[in-house]
Amino acid sequence: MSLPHAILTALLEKPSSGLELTRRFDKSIGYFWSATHQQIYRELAKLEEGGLIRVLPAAQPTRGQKKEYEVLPAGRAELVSWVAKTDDPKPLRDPLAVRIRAAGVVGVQGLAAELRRHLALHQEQLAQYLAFEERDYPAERAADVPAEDRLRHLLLRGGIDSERFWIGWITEVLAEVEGMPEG
Amino acid sequence: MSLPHAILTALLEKPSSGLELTRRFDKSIGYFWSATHQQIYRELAKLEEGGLIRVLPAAQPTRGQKKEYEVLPAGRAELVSWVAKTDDPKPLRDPLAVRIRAAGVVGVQGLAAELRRHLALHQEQLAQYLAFEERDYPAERAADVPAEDRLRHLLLRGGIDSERFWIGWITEVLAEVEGMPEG
DNA sequence: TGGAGCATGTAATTAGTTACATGATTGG
DNA sequence: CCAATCATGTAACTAATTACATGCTCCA
Repeated sequence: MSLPHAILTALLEKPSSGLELTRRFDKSIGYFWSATHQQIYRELAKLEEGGLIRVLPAAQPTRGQKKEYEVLPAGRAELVSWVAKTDDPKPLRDPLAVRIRAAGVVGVQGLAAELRRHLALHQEQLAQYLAFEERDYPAERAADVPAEDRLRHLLLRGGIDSERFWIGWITEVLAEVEGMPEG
Repeated sequence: MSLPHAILTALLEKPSSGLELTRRFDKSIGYFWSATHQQIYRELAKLEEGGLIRVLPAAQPTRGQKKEYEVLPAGRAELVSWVAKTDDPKPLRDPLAVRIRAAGVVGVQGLAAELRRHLALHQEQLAQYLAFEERDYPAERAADVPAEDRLRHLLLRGGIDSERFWIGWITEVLAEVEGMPEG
């Protein structure tokens, strides 16, 4: 149940419309949580019904018109209490690994190409994250950076490290697979 | 759509009943794909209906009795063709990261404890994977190990590296969070 | 005035989770 | 014979994905 809380967090940083949220999820929040606009609209409706957010009173628009939401005190309280909750880490669930394992049993035809494709995608993603880091967190001095920014930087670091993990691992697998007969 | 293919792979290695598959998913295949027995039974029924697997003719049992499945030629063919398919890497989706980000906005009360708990869980998991590695792949010489085993070892290495990534990252975040006021 | 793009939404489907129900086997 | 355990399964629900529908705004 992270989506509603991700939305509350984003709205606290800045009141937004559904589509604006979708765009922000494609960027910074998207390092570690993705959502489509359909999911977001559905969730906004639920949060509003639950009294955790409201439409900015400025305009009560109709369909097709922009609709900005802000967080109500109950929404903030809910987020505070959620931060302190516990939740076990979800076990890994990686389709590429299933494919590799299957290849071990029925043969590796076609697998190398897919591994190279994933490798390129992860390298691209890594380059983008590194560019974000350079742009947004240039050589910071620990003491004078606000807590919020330091945590955001650490999340980006997490994205970077995770891409490096994938690149390292896929490279190893690819080296092995390239030495195997395709037939 | 990885679950049916994970099941086909497991059944090719060894014909099994639903519960046996569940146990095997808790072990080796579970490094990278988890499934509950309910999911597995549902999927077995679908695969049987689709003509990809069949109940071992030895016994056609009733409810409560063990029921072993094996893969039919059509099932193997399906798996071969699936191995060569492409599928984009799914974007990361990590609830703990959402929680950290939320904490940046509403305060870090309670977060350090949760980070420590996750750290301990990942360390435990890493220790277990390392023990598996020592037990199952002791100092292998590349040349004389069959391809299937080498790929299985690489999957375990992936699990190990991924746990190390989590441990490293959470440790960094924890150090930062411990320096922040809880109020 | 009509098409491109912005914006909000519905509907249908699939995948995964949680809770529960039931039968069979075995050991004390 | 009965409790524990093994084993298979149903039902209800939640989350996520995919495809589609509709309305508004602006500008060529």
